[in-house]
Amino acid sequence: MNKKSLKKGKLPQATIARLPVYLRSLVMLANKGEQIVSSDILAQLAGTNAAQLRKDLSYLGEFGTRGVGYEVDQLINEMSKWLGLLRDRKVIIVGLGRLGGALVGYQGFSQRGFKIVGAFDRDPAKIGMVTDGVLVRSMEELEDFVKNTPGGIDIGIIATQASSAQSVANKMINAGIKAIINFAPITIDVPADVVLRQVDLSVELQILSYYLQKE
Amino acid sequence: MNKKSLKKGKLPQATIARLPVYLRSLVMLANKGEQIVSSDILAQLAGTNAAQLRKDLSYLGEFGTRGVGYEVDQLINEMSKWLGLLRDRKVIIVGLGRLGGALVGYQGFSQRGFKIVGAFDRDPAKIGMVTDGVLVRSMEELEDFVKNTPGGIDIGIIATQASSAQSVANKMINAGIKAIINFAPITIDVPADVVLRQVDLSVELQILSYYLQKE
DNA sequence: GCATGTGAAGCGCTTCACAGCA
DNA sequence: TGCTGTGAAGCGCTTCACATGC
Repeated sequence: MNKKSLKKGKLPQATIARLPVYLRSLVMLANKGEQIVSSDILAQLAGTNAAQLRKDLSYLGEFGTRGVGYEVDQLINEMSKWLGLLRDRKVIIVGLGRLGGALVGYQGFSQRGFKIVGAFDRDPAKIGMVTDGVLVRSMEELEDFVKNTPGGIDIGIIATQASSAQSVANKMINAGIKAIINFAPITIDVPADVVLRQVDLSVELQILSYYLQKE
Repeated sequence: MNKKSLKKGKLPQATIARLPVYLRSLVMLANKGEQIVSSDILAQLAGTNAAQLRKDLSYLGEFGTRGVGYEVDQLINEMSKWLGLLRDRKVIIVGLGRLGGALVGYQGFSQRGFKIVGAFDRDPAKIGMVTDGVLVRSMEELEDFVKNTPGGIDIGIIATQASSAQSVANKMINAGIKAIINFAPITIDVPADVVLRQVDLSVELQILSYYLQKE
């Protein structure tokens, strides 16, 4: 058996980013009643190639049957384990503009176990309102809310303007949050023990724009 | 002078993905009135390191002054040129759920020259409505709309459910659109001459989840 | 002196090609 | 025979370290 799987060592970053895509494809197969899948088929569903998929899976362990393929349920289970998805994750969001508002109600989050348990905004007009079952609180309440939530808050979503993003991140970090996703169009700094993902929607369009003019 | 810049050859993919982030930082500096910036400062603002930045810039040409730094305005100009941002881009969006609705009004798009000129949905209750100055049309109108828009449509945004995403993409491609960004949580296929970017918000949270359990 | 520009080295990821096994 | 699992080769990107030039 594979040494790396025994040691539960770190996976390559590129592999980590693909696991959720594999998982998404596997859940789709399971919903269709498929029980077995080959690396060829799964790779196609996930938008990659069979060699890549098999190499990725080899970091997790040995789950396939040669000449046959992989059990869909088993792969779902293993990947969920590796991704830490066997339990729900508690999430808060700051900034209830239109993007933030859409994210609070986004079905894709709750379906996959990401529960938005708190929402915060600095606009007094929004504070006290309830959207999608979540009460909007003031920024001053953030730290206490995080500290008083049993088990803590796993992930903080920043959906504010660029000018507020860094100070919001600082508040989250002070409150003890260790994972942040930032939708504001600015680069924010976090300490080494905090994981950060930046998602700038305009950046995605600009990348497309580059490729458009190359033709 | 650099041969690659003369030939306007292709840039490394990783560099392309960073250019919009540099540009964002440079525009911020320009707004603050800064005229000169060093690779050290700009790299920090963009969340990378000076060597990386200088290497990236070297693919575009030679713009710096040794011992001094780079002219902010000149870099903005060069990067805009390389990213094809010297003219506005016409964009359509399909799917006016909460995420789609938020994207139609997203200031970050229009500010950066991405103009949403058409919106489409299959829900009769939404067709005919106007959001953010954009009329919502039926799916049947999509192809004619794209073909009758002078200069064509540059980019199509898919913000539908996963189950509709591939057929929406096919409609866009048939209408002649060459760049697509897909927010639906499913992998879609496009021909080789169409550029595609997949943005799955749940995938981002799942990646964070992986890192959370590693501590 | 100081910051840029860049070959060269280093590193991580992807792809290949085939051994291993049902 | 057919598909997995994996060393090894190949490739692209990052980092280094220093020559270059204001």
